[in-house]
Amino acid sequence: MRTARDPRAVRTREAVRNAFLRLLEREPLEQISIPDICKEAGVGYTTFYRHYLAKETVLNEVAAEEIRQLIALAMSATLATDMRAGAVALFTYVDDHRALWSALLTGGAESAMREEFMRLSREIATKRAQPKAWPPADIAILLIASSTIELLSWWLRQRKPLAIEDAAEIYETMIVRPTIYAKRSTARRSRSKKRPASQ
Amino acid sequence: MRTARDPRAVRTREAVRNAFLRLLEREPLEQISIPDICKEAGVGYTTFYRHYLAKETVLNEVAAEEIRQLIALAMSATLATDMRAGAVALFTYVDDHRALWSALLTGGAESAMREEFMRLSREIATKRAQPKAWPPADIAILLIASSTIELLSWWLRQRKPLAIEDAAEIYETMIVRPTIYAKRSTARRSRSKKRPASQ
Amino acid sequence: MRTARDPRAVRTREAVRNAFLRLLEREPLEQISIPDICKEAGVGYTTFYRHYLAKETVLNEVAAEEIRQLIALAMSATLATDMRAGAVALFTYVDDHRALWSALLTGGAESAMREEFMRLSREIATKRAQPKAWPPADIAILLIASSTIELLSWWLRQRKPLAIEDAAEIYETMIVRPTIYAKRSTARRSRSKKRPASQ
Amino acid sequence: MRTARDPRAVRTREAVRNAFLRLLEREPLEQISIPDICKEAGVGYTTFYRHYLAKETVLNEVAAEEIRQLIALAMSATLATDMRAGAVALFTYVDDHRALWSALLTGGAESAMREEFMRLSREIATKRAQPKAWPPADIAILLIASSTIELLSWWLRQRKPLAIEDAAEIYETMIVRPTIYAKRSTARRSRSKKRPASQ
DNA sequence: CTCTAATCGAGACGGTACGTCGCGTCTTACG
DNA sequence: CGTAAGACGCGACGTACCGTCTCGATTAGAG
Repeated sequence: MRTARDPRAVRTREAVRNAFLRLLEREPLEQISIPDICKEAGVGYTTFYRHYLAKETVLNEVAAEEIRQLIALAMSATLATDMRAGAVALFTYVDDHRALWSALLTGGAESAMREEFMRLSREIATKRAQPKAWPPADIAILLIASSTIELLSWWLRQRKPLAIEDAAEIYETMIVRPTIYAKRSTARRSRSKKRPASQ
Repeated sequence: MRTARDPRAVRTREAVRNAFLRLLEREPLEQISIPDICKEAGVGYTTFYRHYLAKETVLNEVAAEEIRQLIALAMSATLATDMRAGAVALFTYVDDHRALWSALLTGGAESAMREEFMRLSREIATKRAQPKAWPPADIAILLIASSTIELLSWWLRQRKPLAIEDAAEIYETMIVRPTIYAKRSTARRSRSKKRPASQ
Repeated sequence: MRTARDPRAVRTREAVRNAFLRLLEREPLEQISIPDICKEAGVGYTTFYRHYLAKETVLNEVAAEEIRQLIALAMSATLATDMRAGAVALFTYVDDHRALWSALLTGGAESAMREEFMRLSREIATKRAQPKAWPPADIAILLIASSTIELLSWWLRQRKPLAIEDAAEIYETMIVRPTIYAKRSTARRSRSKKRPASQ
Repeated sequence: MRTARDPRAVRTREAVRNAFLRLLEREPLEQISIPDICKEAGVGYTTFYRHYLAKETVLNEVAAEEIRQLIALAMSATLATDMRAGAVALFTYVDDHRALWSALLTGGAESAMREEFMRLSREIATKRAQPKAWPPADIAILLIASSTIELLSWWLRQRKPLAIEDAAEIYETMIVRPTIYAKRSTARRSRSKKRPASQ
């Protein structure tokens, strides 16, 4: 008898996830206690631990798939020949899941989401890293990932949100394009390996 | 007799700040408890509260001035005609305070620092906002601020850190320049259908 | 279809009782949890409750008949004309069920057993109480019962146990005889002042 | 600054002890939870643990000295030439502390008290054991100790308690004297070491 | 030999107690 | 009188067991 299929367990997990998202809209992650979640979900305190290890686990369960989707879209927006189309696809996706992403990014979980997003990005990126690229691949990814979250978070926070096309344009011109087309300036030549310049 | 001038008080505050920074190098902010700080500082538990409201207050006292400096340098790097020189100045400054900034950014306080940095940036920026700019001034600032922190944090985390000039070059080409020179693409004409006129 | 006759149910009850006794040899009653019993018995948690109300119920089921036997023997040892023969019969009986009685008295259930033993003794004794006896019948019974348990428990705990006859001798001379032959000392005349006439 | 001397701590310990005794009059030890004690004492839950390791610790703190006194009196009643005077002293002492001993013995702590009493008795007795005595010294002590508790407990439970002299008489004639004057019956001679007689 | 009803295991569930930790406030004693 | 030590109430932590319950899967024995 699988936990995942017992209708009671399914109901409980659902209730917990929803309660958690509701609370996230109101207060930051660190201030949400497990008793809070249980009260909100109408679920016993112990029951929580039967299903999740910690509140972060709930967040993961809610967000993992979403984040993966987002990363996939961000990557294709970055690597595709038609960046604009990719960017539009990205923002369209988030717009379609606006309620969830609002809770995740404008509520109290932004920094947790950022960290998870960046962790996953890095993971995926290391697989296709080209060692000698300039700028170094890892920082490029960090910057894109960080900026993506920042832009999305800003976009979702707006009372009168920008049109998808406008957001996509910002995304393309300020985040994707500069990263992709960054080239080593011709002026700099010799590289010191050990930072002799500092101090 | 002012608390600020009593030599004992001064000594205590100093001990607390140093202990706090030492702990920050080892574990993330949330895992540092006030008892931890007191033990590390060799100071009584109550004494902490005589001088600080919470551990965040200590962080602020340590970091506030540093952050303000950093923002000033980042702004002049952004607004100056010679971006490269500004960028070099910025990284030179951080390099000169490397121990402190390492504790702040590569230790467990990165997200707190990011938030404070962005809060202050936003504050300063709203004063000189030009309403109809494209891209909107606020998101430009958020992106610069966020990316600045990200790049610095990455730079400080490197085992063999990049030379200041190289870091500055990344900063200029990937962060500052794209923001400053971003222009509305002439292609954009028709507005989106679903959420027609934003702003 | 009676629960008591279904072979599965019979098997389960048996497994539970045996597991319980095995655990009793290792740890005191209070430290044995129902999950423990179920694991030891290889029986599902719910199944336990299908058959018993609580772990005490299991103990009762195991011990009730034994205790009743013991009381009967103790009574006849006390009331018979040949005390010694009665005492020998008592210890012989316990020796014949040594494994069980060891678990009950030298394991963690001694105080539960004592209480049950005394409860039953009292019950039986009230039926044949002679109100004005000296010493009062109830305390005589309590003392015999308590001492009986104590002596048995001690006897079973010995590494090299005393021979049955020796144990019986102790029983007779130190427990039974003094109780039976206790008489009000003739010297007692005047009553105490503060709590004058009891009874 | 000693915990023992801080008036707040002293007050708290006192409150806890009293609450504990009050509860003991109403329900057995195992059913008293630490939250119960704290509510009864008007003391925070955590505070309990600042002073005691467990509820048993409280019982010990209350009872240890009393039990030691009792043992001393019981021993002198047993060993003195004038047993009767010793017995009277014993019951007088308990009568003088009737409230406390009632809580300890007629409340829910009887079996805990019995165990502690017997543990301490045994400890003291092993120091002056004569190996070859008959009856064996250890069982003699166990029987006296157990019976002492039983008699006291019975005495305190009576609605109209027996006069001290009467209780003392029972104590002497039924408990002390039989133990002291128990002699090996002349009939028994040869001793088997390994209980060949069993089974 | 089949079918139907019980018993079985597994474990979800809401509670409550456990003992620990950190919080922020408050007494207290000492220098 | 200022400072250190720590008592105190509070509430979260994660774990354990309680007793009840729901749920499929055997499995026994009646037809």
